[in-house]
Amino acid sequence: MTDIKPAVDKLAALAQETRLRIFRLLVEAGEEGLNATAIAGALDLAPATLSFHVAHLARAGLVNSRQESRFIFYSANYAAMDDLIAFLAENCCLGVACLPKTAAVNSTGKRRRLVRKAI
Amino acid sequence: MTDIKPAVDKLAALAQETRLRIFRLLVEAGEEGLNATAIAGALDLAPATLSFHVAHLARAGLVNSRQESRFIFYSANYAAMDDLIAFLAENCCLGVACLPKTAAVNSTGKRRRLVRKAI
DNA sequence: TTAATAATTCCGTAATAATGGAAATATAAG
DNA sequence: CTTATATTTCCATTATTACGGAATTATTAA
Repeated sequence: MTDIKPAVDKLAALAQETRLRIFRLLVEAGEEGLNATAIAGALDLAPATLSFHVAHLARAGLVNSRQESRFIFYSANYAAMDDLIAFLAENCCLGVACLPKTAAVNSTGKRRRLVRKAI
Repeated sequence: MTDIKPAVDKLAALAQETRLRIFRLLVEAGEEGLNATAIAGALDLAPATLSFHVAHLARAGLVNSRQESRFIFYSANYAAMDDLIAFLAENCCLGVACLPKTAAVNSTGKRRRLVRKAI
């Protein structure tokens, strides 16, 4: 039996308007991500509020962070989102029958750049 | 700009273990669905608790209901789940790059039957 | 009708989540 | 060393969610 808790955690992380906006912003920002102040500025959030939400996303594994000088950059974890989508498709649709629209989704070129991690 | 509220509502509906279990049970049950008592029995839930959660799922558009004699049958709304998956793929992955695992998902034959709605 | 079954609503309680000001903790720049 | 900037943690407040017993509504069967 598939363990549903990681999926529940991810869903809960995304099931809040502010957090979903943060995540979408990070997806658009690409691999380099954005630092906390930039995110807060773009979405008009108090620092403490941003910190709270971004920590929630990180706990669920949906965002990564890296320190760069005195900034902390957050970036979307695409693999984690892929896991979630795969879970929903497998467990909550049972396969291809539920995916007509999803199949129609193609690269829109909106993501800024795609850098493969060094092996 | 895509309106994210319907997506947030669906995510919130699924972001709770009991509700996700209910939804998965209904997906497995297929088009005919299950009545409230059957769901409550399968998942060991108090009637009021089941009612609360299934209403939440229905509000988000993820389940349909139909009265049949003195039973109310609930069934998964596959199209709504497809919409959600499409939203996540489009807005939270920006296309095909995030879908390697999803692409690998194929019909597993677990859904009991697939009845096309009359045109 | 009356009794039985199915499901919901009502309601109080307990738990969890969201918000943001203020203080604390880095890190870097002057 | 001192100041400025970036971010987090602490804390109190308010709002929302989950739970389930008991009462209520609806539908069918006797």
